Amino acid sequence: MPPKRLSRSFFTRDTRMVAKELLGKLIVRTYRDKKIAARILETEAYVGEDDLASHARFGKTKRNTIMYGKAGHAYVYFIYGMHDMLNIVTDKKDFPAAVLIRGALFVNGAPSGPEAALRGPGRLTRALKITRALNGEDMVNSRRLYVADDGYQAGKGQIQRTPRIGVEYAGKHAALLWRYVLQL
DNA sequence: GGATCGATCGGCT
DNA sequence: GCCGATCGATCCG
Repeated sequence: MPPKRLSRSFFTRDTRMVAKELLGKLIVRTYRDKKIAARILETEAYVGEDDLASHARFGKTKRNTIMYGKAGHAYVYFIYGMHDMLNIVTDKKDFPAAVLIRGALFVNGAPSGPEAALRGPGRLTRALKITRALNGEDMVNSRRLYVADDGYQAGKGQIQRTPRIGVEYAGKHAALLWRYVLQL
């Protein structure tokens, strides 16, 4: 089937459900009039102010304000002095939650290079030309960045859950199985 | 104002 | 497996 853009209602749901169902969907980036699409293989859920791994753990700040807004917007932040991270805001307005996109696989319009270029959240944004300039982008309406469903259906047993990466500081939330990985 | 550290990556030991 | 890069957000005083 032809790729169909995901709507607001897809994102305005429980974050872990969205994180899981984003697996296999296409992230579509239009850059310099060229469309690049990649199948999402890895996501993580960040849920509410109580989640000690989330940027929202200190409450609403200048950086994380977008997480408190309407679902379907991009939350792109800069970290470690060199990486931009792509998240998609989820759940209801005023409840801070998002899904971090950690890995994908080119399906067309691929620049030259190995598929490994999209493994890891920092490599993914670099390959797809995603920076803080896209922070706040409404992916439900944007031409530059959105998510589409081309009918790919993950089979049972293709999805793994693991603890989230790089959040060892998060106490009891470090061990939660809120990372989702799709095995193609 | 100053110190700390991070939702990472790549290179080297 | 460890470490440096690199800088802005956040916290503490």
